[in-house]
Formats: sequence, C-alpha cells, structure tokens
Amino acid sequence: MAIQSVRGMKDVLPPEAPRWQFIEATAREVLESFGFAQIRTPVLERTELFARSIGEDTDIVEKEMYTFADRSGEAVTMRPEATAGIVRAFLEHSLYATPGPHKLYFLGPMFRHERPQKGRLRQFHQIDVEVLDDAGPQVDAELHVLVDHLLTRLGLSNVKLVINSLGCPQCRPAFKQALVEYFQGQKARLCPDCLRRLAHNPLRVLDCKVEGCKAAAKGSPLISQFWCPDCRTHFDEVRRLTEMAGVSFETNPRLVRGLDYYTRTTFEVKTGELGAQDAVAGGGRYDNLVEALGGPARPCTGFALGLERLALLVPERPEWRQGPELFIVSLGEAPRRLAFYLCQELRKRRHMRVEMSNEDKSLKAQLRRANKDGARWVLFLGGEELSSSQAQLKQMSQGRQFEVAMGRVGDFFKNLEGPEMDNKVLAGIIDDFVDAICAKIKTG
RNA sequence: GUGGCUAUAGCUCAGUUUGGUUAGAGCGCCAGGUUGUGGCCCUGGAGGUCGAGGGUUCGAGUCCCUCUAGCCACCCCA
Repeated sequence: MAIQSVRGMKDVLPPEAPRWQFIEATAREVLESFGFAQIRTPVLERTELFARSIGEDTDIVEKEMYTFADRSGEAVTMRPEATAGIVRAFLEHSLYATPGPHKLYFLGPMFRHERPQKGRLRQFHQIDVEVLDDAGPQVDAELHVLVDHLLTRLGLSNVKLVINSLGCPQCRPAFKQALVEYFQGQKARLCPDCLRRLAHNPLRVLDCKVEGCKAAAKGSPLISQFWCPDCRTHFDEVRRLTEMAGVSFETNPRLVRGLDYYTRTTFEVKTGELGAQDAVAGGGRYDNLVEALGGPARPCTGFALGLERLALLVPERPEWRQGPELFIVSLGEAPRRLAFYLCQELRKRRHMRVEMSNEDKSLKAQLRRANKDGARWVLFLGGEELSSSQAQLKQMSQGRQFEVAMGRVGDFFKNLEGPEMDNKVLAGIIDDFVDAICAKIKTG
C-alpha cells in the first residue's frame, strides 16, 4: 500500500473545498462586522506556555499534546488550542499597554493526540474569537449574539446555546468545597472515574453521563447558590442583554468546562447531530489568565468554533457546484489554437469561467464533458464556423442553439500563413468576438 | 489511553457462516450506436497485490496471529 496520511489528519478534496471557503468567508465577514481583527500566531509554542495556561492536570496537557524537543533541545508543542498563543502575543507585543478592548479573531489548525472519530481529528481547525481587556457583561453577551448570528448565517438550525457562570476566585472555592463534601456522602453511587475526579477536578462530576453519577448529582449544591454579589450581577446582566438581543439560550448550572483558566461566564453550542461530539463551539471568560502568565490584570473572554464539526452540519448550497459559464468545443488544429487563445482572453478580460478540451476528442466527447462540468453555454469552433464566420452558441439547459457573427476572426484564420499567430492583431479581432459572445450570454 | 465493530473495483456494497476452477453487481469512467451536437436509452471495454505482513492447509477474499486505518462508545473536547 502506498504511503498514507498520518492518523487523524485529513485531506479536504476539491469537492469539499467550497464548503470550507463558505464557512471561512462567512465567519470573516461576520467577525469583521462585529469589529474583530485577525491575529495570526505560530503553530509551535514553548511547551511551558500550554502547561501554565491550560492547566497541568487537564487531559490536554497530560496526554494529548504533540510535544517534542526541537533540534536545539527546546521543548516545543504544536498548539492544542489558540487562546494561550494569543495571550502570549498580547503580552509579548505589549498590546495591553493600549486601551482595550482588543477584539481579535484567529483561524487555523490545532493539534491534539486523541483517538479519532467523526468530528474529532488530530489536526483540526478552529475559528477562535477573543476579547482581551474587557470585564463587562456586554462583551459576554456580544459573543453570544455573534455565535448565534454566525451559525444562523451558516444555515445551522438544530443548535442550542447553553450558558453558565463558574464564579470567580472569590466564590468558587466555597462551592468546590461544598461539592466535595456533598459527593463524599455519595461515594457509593459514583463511577470509578468520578471518584478520581472528586480528588482533582470535582466540577467534572457534574456532567458525568453515567446514570449513578447523574442521580448522585441531582441534589448537589449549585454554583448559583455560591455566586458572590459581583458574579451574580455580572451573570444576570449577561443573560439580560443576550435575551434582549433575541438570542435564545438555556442556563445550565451543571455546564462545566475542561480548561483550568475559565472564570464566570462559560458557554457551549450543542448539536444533536454529531453523536458524542455534540459541541460545535465553546468558550467563556478567563479573567485571570493574563495575570497568571506574568502580565498585568486584564480580564478577557472568548470562544472557539470547530470547523470540521461545522463543515459536517452546514447544508449544501447550489453555488458550490457552479460549472463553467462557457465551454469551447473545437474541431481541428487551427480552431483549437483559436479556442485556446479565446479561453485565456475571456478569463483575463471578462473574468469568465471558461473551459475547453485540450485533446483532439470527438465533438460528442467534448460535449459530454461540457455537460458533466455543468457548463451553461457551449461555443462551437470548427471548420464550418471559421469559413462561414458564424459561430454556434448553445445554451445547455435549454438545448437551444444560436448563430453569432464572428467578425473578422474567420477571415483572419483563412489568411493565416505561418504557424505563429500575431497576438496583437488577433487580440484586436477577438475583442469584437468577445463582445458578441458576452452580449449573447448576458441576454440568454 | 480503554473497549467494540469494520476494511473486496474510483464510489456504495455482495461473496466470508459450510476454504476449492477465470472474485461479482450498481453507480462512475472510456468507446461505439450519429460523416459535427450533451442529458435518456442500448451495446461493448478498461479497472481489483480482496487494507499490510506472517501463519495453518494440497489449496485462503474465506480460518488463526500481528500491524495499520476508519467508525462507534468511553475519556475528553471544537
């Protein structure tokens, strides 16, 4: 067997490319209208950056990173997520010194060494959206509006925005402690995984899918009972503004996120159509990360969209399958040269999608290809057309055919002596022809 | 990282249970039926180291082992 791609790394082939282009173009347009500017950071970062931002004992850092020593022996990692690199750039270039908010977006590949499934690859792509240096509930709500609007523009319908607030360093410790105490009394009902979680990340017990754990979590304390006044006010305002903007959402006090740096507002967009990979977007506020990475206190919030998952959900659009506007069928050597030249001219001057057959195939074969390519018009260039100075233009969808005067093209070719074409002369002649064709195609 | 299912033509899949001549179908592709007219129809053709490697056997697509990849669930996440 020939060489295969690396596990979990997928090719996007030409038929799928328009889907990606549509998603990316729509995202750029929406993001820019919301005032976001693009930032591009490197794939490789120092390993330490991720260990410190994502959290030492998260799954990502413990077992999923592509980490290696480069040729100088430095520990580097292919980014498993975008936020850390963006915050690093924010600090490295002292962007915090200019007044916020800094609204940034990022689009690119991420790498996690997980077991691949549908909608889960080892190299996958995210659109990342970050608002740096703004603590206000407005930006949280704005991100909800943004993600809702973007998904609507992409044509997704069966999605649900779920939000929660995880509190802050003032109030979360008390909640965590209460949670641990509560589950200590429920130990008998918890699965082995949750017993482990109880020790190092008790919040995760809340969204375990095992029945026993779900039952045990039913009567657990809720973060909402522990929010400090500031967190409560903040989250209430986020919800009020999101609601006012007409974005529907659901508050789920058991929504927990895996990365250590989250504070206050967190959210996910879920779909029912991807099995276990039900999150198409997720994110939240990370008010303490910049400081934790050695910078000044700068509250931030952001989220990421999974492009592969979006690509699986975005409905097909007819404009993705557009064939050439014109296909030139030529018969014989001289007509084929003229066709070649015409092709280039129409592309350069009229930005027209034009194709032709380069081989000396039968008319039938050329027409079959024009049909398969989805060409709207076919131009016939053969001996008859050249000698009569009348080109034939066929409208494929209707099966109708028209005669178009060729001006002096035919004469020129009849008088053509050497094998070399005088491009200057030909170009002038072809202009008339081009106009005739364009006029015909426009009115058709 | 754990467990399960799967891998046969470019694509979707039969054939594997009961090992036995040249491994099939549909779609797609190419050509012809039309000396210069597509789609529909008809006819013909090309295309397969049966995922890879090893083993059992007189004989393996079929049985056994290993590996690789995909899918599903878990873990976790976009």
